[in-house]
Amino acid sequence: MGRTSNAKEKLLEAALDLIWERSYGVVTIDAICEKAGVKKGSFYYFFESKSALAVAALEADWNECGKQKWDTLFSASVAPLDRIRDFFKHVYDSQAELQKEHGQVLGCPCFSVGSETSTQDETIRLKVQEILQRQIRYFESAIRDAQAGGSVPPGDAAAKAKCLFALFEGSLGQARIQNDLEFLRILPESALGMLGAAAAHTSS
Amino acid sequence: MGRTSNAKEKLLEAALDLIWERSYGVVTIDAICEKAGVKKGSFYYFFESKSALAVAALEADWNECGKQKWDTLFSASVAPLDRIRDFFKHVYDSQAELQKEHGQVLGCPCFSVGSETSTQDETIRLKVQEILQRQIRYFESAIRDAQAGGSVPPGDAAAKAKCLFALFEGSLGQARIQNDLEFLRILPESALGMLGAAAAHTSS
DNA sequence: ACGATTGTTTACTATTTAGTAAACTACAAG
DNA sequence: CTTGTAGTTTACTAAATAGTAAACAATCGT
Repeated sequence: MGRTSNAKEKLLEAALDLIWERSYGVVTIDAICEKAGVKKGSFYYFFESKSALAVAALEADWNECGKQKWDTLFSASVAPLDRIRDFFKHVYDSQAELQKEHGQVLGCPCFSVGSETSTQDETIRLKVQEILQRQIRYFESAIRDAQAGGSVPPGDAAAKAKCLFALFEGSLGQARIQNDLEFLRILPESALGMLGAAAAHTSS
Repeated sequence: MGRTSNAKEKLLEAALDLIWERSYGVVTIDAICEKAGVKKGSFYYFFESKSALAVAALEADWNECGKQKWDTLFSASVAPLDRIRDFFKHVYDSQAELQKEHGQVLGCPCFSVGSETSTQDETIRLKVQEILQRQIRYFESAIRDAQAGGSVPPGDAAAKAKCLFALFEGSLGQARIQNDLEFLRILPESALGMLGAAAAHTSS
């Protein structure tokens, strides 16, 4: 009942785009409103602050894009090491796309925002932590499956997953700073090498 | 000739401290001046912008702290794999110190600032790129020495160094976001594991 | 079609911030 | 001890920004 609107969704998308391309700190509420084509009064009707918007934007992005992607790429119907390889290939491809569009490798918005705001904004920090933790679990599960199948040596899968994730996010960060996809191109083989993967040539 | 001053140095130090603890975007020139105990007029006497100060601060930090540390830890008089292990242990220790002081793991200022500003400020991006490149060379050289001594399998040392560096910076980023040293604690062994290091037990 | 409700717009205030100009001060060298 | 130079301080402007209040507009359910 009452008036209908997609302003909230437009704000969520505009915010994520701007923050991803620039940074959390440098993006103003006015800029988000302008990009979304929404007046500031409406912004404050839906969100109480930039921080609250960012939290909502990160969560919305996971729910509407991220989750499906990870579910597909880490499908149990794919061999465990192929999941990891395919995932990193996908990362390379999407970052290449972004570089074409924006003239810049953009990296991972979640990690970037998290690193930028973690000492300043606890609600963002917690949301980022939550989303990153979800992602690490996909790695962990694939590693465990690989261990069960003998393609990765045994040992603490949770630790290996954290490690792999650090390699992943570190590579994305480097790629952003250097604006160079090279760090991501070598990621599939580096990742499998890091896991001590046996016979790392299923599909190629 | 003329009046003497250490205001410039005080500004450089205050800037790095604030940016490290918070972020580049959120730190204002006024805040830097206040922390340094220097008036804004003096700031603009020495620097033309926050960006210029940040570039100078990163370079000064490398010249006055960073370089000596890396030179010592990567001394050729230490076995190559021990250099890497000792370096990561040192990283853990210093981040633990920072956490005690600030209540927060702070990670690497250079990488954080780089990731935050790379799409916005080319001069900072280039300076960060330069400093990170210097650091990667220490890894590369240690890896090459390890390969020559047979403690790391042969293969593109530059690529391995990049990879190791991504693992390193990714771990620091995670540690900052989660405010958890665990990511750094496992780094020495993870790093050697990643390199496929043989007999990874020289000192412990 | 009407009224409660949901969302929009405008116009505003108060604050923070970058940046400047010019008077002022300390000091080193001659 | 005096003079030029290097550095400092103050007080200011202009712009950007967050946040608010209240009038206004659309539309859903009845």
